[in-house]
Amino acid sequence: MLTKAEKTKQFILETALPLYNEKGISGVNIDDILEATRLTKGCLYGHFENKEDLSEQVIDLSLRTISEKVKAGMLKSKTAKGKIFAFIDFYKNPLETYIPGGCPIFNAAVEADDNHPGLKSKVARVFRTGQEEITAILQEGIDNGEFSDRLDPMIFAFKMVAAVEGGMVMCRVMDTIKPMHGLVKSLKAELEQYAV
Amino acid sequence: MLTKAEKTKQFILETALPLYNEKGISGVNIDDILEATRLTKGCLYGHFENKEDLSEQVIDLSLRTISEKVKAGMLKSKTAKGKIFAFIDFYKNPLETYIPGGCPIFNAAVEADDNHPGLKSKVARVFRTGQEEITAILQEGIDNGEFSDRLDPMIFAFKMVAAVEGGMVMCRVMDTIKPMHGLVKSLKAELEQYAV
DNA sequence: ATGCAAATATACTAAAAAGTATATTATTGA
DNA sequence: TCAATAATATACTTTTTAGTATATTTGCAT
Repeated sequence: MLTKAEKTKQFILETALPLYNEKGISGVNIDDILEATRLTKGCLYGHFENKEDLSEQVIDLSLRTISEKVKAGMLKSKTAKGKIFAFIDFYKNPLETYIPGGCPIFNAAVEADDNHPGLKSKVARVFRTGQEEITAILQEGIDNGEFSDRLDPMIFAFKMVAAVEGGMVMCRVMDTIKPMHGLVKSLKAELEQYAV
Repeated sequence: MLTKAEKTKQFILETALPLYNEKGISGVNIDDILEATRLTKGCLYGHFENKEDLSEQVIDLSLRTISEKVKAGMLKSKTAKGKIFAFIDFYKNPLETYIPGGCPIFNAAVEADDNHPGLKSKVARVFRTGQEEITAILQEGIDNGEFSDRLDPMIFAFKMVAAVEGGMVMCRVMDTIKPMHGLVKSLKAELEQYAV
């Protein structure tokens, strides 16, 4: 069973999660979190050393949460094609994201880039792992005869992720999901070209 | 001729430009700018009402600057294909961007999304205009026989921009330009499929 | 049940950041 | 070239935000 303190800490992290995703690391302040949680400073600082500590743990949680969610969606399918399509579909609605505020990996990537070296390497690892996993799925698809070996797994994996992530940001800022539908269709069609 | 004050203001904007692109709007503070310009508060506040005013003008400048630069590169080519390739090539090296810190449009998009409605609509306009222009170039290409009419200009325009923008962020965070090379190759090959 | 330690709240201090009043220096047009 | 005025610098105040010391409450093992 979870102790009171553990529950509270978890509650703080989960409440802060969307705030961080929407406002960014340097955009949220402690008072935002206190207001959202209805807790007090004494309590917050009882669970976290300082703001940096809190930020790090929140981002860690958000990277883990979104990664697991995407992966879970993909694992429902048995075929390589099904798994890839599940990935693409995960990004179908940019305006209502699993964690409000867009893709936390991407948001973290943009902000970490020049300012938070520690976070940057974490985000890099998430992207690299993701690329490896998707590449592996595509390669399996080639190996088991789902796809032609004219498909370059690494290149398609990168193109697909880059496109949906970029597309998500563009759609969010333009306040429309329509271009994303075209993109999803196009990426699926592109992969279908290699179906044997 | 530019008056002293106009020159100083321009100097402030241009000096602040990369700072904003690297640290983000809520990441830069006035002192950063004072240090970079070697000017003082009295001077800065003589040219800008407050931080928000400064931020807005800096972002305006960065959106204008990058848009013009991309467009200029495209206009060097006569053919539709040449123009599109020029666009793609503009993003070839994600680690050394025209304005240090990545693509300012995209950076602004991510940060503006949930926090700065005014900026958000500006960025949206830039994206929309860009999409329209690229779509128009592709349509011309179809009309003048460069491309097959199986090419969907709007969808390809979105896919291309989304991919290079997303790819740029991913490459920057992973500290490698290699995946971008594959992406550039793939996007060009995709367009070539429609060449007649 | 109860006393003690853990958890949380209150009320403060410290630091950082924005912004301003006023003095000084530089530019420019007569 | 020299006032007038614009531009810039200095030294301050205000506001915002992070962080802490201490008091109070609560959960829980005995």
